[in-house]
Amino acid sequence: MDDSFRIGEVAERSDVSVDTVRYYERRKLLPEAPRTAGGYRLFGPEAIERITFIKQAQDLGFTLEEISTLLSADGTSDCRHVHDLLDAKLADLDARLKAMQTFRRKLKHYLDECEVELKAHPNSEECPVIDEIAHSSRADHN
Amino acid sequence: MDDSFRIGEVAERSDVSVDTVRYYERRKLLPEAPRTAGGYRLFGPEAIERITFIKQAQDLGFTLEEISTLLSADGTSDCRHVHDLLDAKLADLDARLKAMQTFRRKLKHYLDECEVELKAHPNSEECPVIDEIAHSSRADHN
DNA sequence: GTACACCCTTGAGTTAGGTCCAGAGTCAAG
DNA sequence: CTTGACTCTGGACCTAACTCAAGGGTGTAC
Repeated sequence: MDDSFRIGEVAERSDVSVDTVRYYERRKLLPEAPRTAGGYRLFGPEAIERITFIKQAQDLGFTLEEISTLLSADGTSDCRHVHDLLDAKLADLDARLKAMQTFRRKLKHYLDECEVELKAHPNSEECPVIDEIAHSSRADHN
Repeated sequence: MDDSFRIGEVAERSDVSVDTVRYYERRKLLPEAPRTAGGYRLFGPEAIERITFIKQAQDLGFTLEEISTLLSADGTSDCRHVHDLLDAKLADLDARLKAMQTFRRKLKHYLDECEVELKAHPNSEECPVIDEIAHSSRADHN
């Protein structure tokens, strides 16, 4: 209920290590946390949400560098700048989504091949898919 | 028309460096290429397609390690094994796709906020979005 | 008042995925 | 038969994003 946490708790709640939290602070992904008399960092709950956001973005292939510009907009936080960044990120994301769907279809195709083969020769050692992957990128005309 | 290429050409055609090609060979992502009398590697066209496949998978967040098991299945290339690997990768991909779509919505929401603000105060310096991202993860109930 | 978990800083180490370099050989063209 | 572009190997180096270690302070619990 205190609404403020020490680094260990923040780390645990956002599922990263304390080292990572300090690292993010150094990288300016988090604002510098205020300190107790004894020198301990104190974080509010928004720190946890911010770390969660960072981790999400990171899982999707954004670098900390990119996330940093997105989050801080480096003092230049005028709306136009942020808008343009977001716009670029969205286009980026859409391209990735498309690539991903294409790749998904490719993998699915291989999976299906595999199942056919397993039905036909349940104990076969050699898998046709391996070869096909080696010659890949024509999963559709053949 | 010769249907066989030296490393430089393979590299160029698959848009990676020659160092990367050699690195992939060392990592067993490519089979060991046969050599000319003079010791030069010779690759067939399938090498190029294989590298392309690797790069695609990599862009989607797979590690070389994962790609390696997928491609080689380490001698254990029985169909069941390959099938299970593919199955896992597909589930993984689907999870990523979902996360990505969610995140996309989040970014889109911020973008919209930004546009509203720009319409309202075209020359405003402060952007509401920055703060909102800091407090993120409730982009929908507020 | 001391044990023990937790925190501090500085700085070095680690992993993945390359990239670069030196020193030397290959080979097609002129 | 020399030049220039390309290739070889082995090993060092690089960046991103942590992760660990040493040496020392903090704070609460018994």
